[in-house]
Amino acid sequence: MVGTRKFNEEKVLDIAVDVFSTKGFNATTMLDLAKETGVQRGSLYNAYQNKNVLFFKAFNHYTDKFLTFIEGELQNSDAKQAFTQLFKTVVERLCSDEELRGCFSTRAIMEAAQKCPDINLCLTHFLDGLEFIIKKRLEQAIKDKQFTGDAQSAARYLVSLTRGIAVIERAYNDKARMIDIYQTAIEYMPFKTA
Amino acid sequence: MVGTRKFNEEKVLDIAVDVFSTKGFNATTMLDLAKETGVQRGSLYNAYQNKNVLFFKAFNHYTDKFLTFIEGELQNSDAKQAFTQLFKTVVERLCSDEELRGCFSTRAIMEAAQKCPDINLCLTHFLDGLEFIIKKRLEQAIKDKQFTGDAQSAARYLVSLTRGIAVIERAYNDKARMIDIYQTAIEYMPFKTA
DNA sequence: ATTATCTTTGACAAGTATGTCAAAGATGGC
DNA sequence: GCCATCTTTGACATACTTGTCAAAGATAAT
Repeated sequence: MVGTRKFNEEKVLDIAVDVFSTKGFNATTMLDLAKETGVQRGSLYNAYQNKNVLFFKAFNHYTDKFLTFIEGELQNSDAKQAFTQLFKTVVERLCSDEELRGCFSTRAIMEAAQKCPDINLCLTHFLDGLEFIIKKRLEQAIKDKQFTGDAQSAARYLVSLTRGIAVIERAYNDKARMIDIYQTAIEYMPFKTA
Repeated sequence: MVGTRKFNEEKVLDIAVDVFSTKGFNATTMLDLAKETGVQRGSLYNAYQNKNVLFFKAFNHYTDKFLTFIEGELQNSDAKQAFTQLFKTVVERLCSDEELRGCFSTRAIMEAAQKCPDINLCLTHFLDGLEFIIKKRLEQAIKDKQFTGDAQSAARYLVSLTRGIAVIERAYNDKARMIDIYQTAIEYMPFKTA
């Protein structure tokens, strides 16, 4: 490379996630992103072609980290406890955010998906990844005689549950309600405690 | 009244719901609404003060009708069948829409809620209404020995489930997946068939 | 029929967003 | 050190959106 990029892309994408999270996809302008990242608007247009592409990169950057995090939360050897732990920390994360930005991917799905097939694709790609991680853990649980039923269906169901809780967070911003919901859901599920 | 309004408010609100549903809250401009309704932009500003208020009225108009519809779907005397029927028709409704607009209230929650306390209030009001209807039906089911557990928690859980399915619809637009999710969820629930 | 009162209409000003571009600025490779 | 090549910068033109307002239009009430 000859004319090398000055700004730190990693940092810019992190900040972009922040801005998109705070304002939402549509309400975020290139000017907002330029202001917050400190990178001139022209440079952003040069590096990425437009808001869609920038969002696309920022989103992938974010979800890669998130999926790794999720996988870690499911380590507990008791399946029921593992999933309880998962929801517990996810709710904790959502509610500990002082700026009340909500679940980035869910907001993105609801707002940006229609606009651009590429964006929709990376959104579903993320959900597929989430489903895969959950399914793997459920298959382990079945092997361990800690769960009965279809891992695939249960995984899809759990992914949907996470999305539902994300919506409830937006509407009510009520941690107790969110906890009640996932506890109820897990109670209903055919887990078997050792 | 002396200088009477020319346009049919009922019609305008119906069309407004359509436009907001199609484009999303942020992406919808007053000009869009003027074009689609045939009412001049100035008249809309005169009748409602701004987009927020117009949205507010359109949303209430929509949800009033929707809640009535939901109540009807829960009439089946077998509780499990009643809720299956509910989800079945809701999914049917979502997927039969050729313009793929998705669940109006969920999209609205994710997009518009933060912007205006009034809007957030009418959104939660709608979810509260939904919860109430579901809870009533569950209490009946408990009386009928068709369900065990806490009606309140189960109702909140089911409301969340509807939101989750709405998100899945946006992401995948896959009816079979949505059906699988609600069937799995209902299978897990402590219903007792007669 | 007149009036008082609200609605409609079209135009206006101010602000915001987008995308592009030419000139200036860096820097890796030679 | 020089060049080729990409990046940065600030400006520009275009387009869109908002909210407001004065003038014109319509009509219920008297």
